[in-house]
Amino acid sequence: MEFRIATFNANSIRSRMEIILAWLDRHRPDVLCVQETKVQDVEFPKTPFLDNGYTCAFKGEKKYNGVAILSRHPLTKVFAGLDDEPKDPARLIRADIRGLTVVTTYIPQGQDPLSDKFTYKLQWFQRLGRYFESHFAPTDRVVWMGDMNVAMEDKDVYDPAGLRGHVCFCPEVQQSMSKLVEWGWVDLFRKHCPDPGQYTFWDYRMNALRRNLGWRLDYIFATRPVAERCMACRIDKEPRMLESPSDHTFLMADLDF
DNA sequence: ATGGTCGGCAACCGA
Repeated sequence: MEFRIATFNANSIRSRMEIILAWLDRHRPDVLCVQETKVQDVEFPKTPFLDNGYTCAFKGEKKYNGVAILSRHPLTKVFAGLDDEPKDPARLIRADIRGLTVVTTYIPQGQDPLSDKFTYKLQWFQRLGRYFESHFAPTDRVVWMGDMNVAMEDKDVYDPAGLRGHVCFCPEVQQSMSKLVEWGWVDLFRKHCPDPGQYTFWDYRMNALRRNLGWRLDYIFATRPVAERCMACRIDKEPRMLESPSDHTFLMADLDF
């Protein structure tokens, strides 16, 4: 039985409602994870999702961050935030859905390599590693998806030489991410699509989408038992992006359960 | 060449 999962950095869920609802209607995923919802829980726009058959789990704050899981199936064991302090609850949420554990993260961007925010980003990777170790085993059925704010390889950015040293494309961050991946994650998009130049993010500021100056910052990872059951993974450029701009695309995977 | 544009939300910050 097909089980479709997807992820999307919305950069404000309220300003992307039309795009998200149209996309849900077109692809009918079982699960859609959303990052950068930028909305407090009391203001989360759950009614349109419920009306379209999607139950929601979300954890947000005013102005910044915020994550959500939309699902056509009941959600159980919903937990937000890392376990240790500072909890930073609005960057991680997880839930169990039909025997699958779904985790979504919005990893800190890091701003500048010399900033405190960059230190915080590196610490966040370590804390996330401890989170995985304490809650899951690589033999469990788990998926981890979201905006990781890392491009892992040269082929994941439009200009590797020019971008080297950027907070999303530097050795410290790539090594931190590699350590997490080594725990037992399979990058589903790379498993199915090895070609270079396939991106999920384009900077607003450079007409980057039109010029395809992109980055692959969004990922769907799965533990091996799930990855073995992944039939396809693809980036989906919602056509409405071109009329109502957004800077990330949807990324989706089809599992066979 | 050394910029630019979004979103939140009311002056800038974050990306």
